Amino acid sequence: MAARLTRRFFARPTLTVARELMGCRLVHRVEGRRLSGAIVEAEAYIGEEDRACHGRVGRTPRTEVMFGQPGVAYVYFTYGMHWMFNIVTERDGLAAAILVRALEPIDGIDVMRAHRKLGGLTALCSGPAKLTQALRIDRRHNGVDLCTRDSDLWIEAGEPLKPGQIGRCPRIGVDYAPEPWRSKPWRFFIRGSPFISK
DNA sequence: AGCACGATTAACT
DNA sequence: GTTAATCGTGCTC
Repeated sequence: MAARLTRRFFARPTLTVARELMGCRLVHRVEGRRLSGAIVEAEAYIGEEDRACHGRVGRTPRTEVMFGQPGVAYVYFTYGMHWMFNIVTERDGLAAAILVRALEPIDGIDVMRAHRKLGGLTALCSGPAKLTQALRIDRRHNGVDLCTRDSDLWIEAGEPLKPGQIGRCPRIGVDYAPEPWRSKPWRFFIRGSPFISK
């Protein structure tokens, strides 16, 4: 089994971490079962000046985790029904994180299908709220350390990718943010993957 | 205390 | 293409 990515990995510039996360695996151990997928799409949110980032409002009960140490899960609730999974990056005190937007399902596909109830394999984890539903990630995971040995939630290295396999474009669903933040090319994805969000 | 809205999804026409 | 679902958060009164 591959080793967990370390805090040192996440304590770097967010765009670097986001790019290198492509192909890495998000793993959640649930009742002894290993639920996992390869990260095929993710977005960077960087600092209080990024008007699309939750950290723009400063330290609040909700954003506190984002301001904390890297390698910790920031899980938040939105649209009255959806949970979003993020990984905190950069140094303690700087509000930055990476939203994991889509996975290529690998382990525990039968269990993930039971959690989702809808759609086929490509629809299983092809969106930020779909993958949290499939992997059963929710409010309990906000603030969980992904880098300790005993955590049930972590990130592993995956198959190495060539630079040409990684695409880059503006972030999804941030039309509320003013320029230049709305158009920052901070979304990364694996080119040609059928598992990215629609 | 009340309000507008959201880093979305699925089900519509 | 449009829209309902559904509630925590941050802001205004």
